[in-house]
Amino acid sequence: MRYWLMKTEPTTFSVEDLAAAPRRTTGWDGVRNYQARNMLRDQMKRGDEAFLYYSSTEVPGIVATMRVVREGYPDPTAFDRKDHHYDPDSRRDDPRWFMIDVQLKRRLKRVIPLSELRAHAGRELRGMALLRPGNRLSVTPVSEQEWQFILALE
DNA sequence: GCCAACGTTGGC
DNA sequence: GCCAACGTTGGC
Repeated sequence: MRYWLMKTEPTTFSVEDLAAAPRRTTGWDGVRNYQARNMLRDQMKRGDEAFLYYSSTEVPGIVATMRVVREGYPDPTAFDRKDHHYDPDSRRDDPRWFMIDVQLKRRLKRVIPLSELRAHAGRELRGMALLRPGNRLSVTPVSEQEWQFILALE
């Protein structure tokens, strides 16, 4: 079993939206980056857990944990001409973009801010993908040690 | 709103 | 295959 971190902008999709969704589950569609695509398609497995992370907000940070409930499958928004994430180069018989389904496990008792994660970048969270300079990936791996350490901060 | 860090695109 | 231009991300 592996651990991940998935970014969302709360104005686009929030933990409240996820909590209100049927079975507290949502399809994580719209990812249009090859590195992230590869993780969604090939590496994220049923039962893996993921942090829900808020970006582009007053206090960026981790707000919840989620569980992977469906493994990679073609992202239909890429086929939809009217969708913001439409990609004419992705075809149904040769899909380019993939998505997974995630279920809310639980909200954290408090937001763990990015600034607090950074404060541990020199030791426990050294090498954490999220903290690497210039990181922009919307999906990043989290090691088991990082996962446990961050939950202990809670 | 600024801007650094990337990824992508396309001319050559 | 190189690289400049451009678009996007996301912290601050």
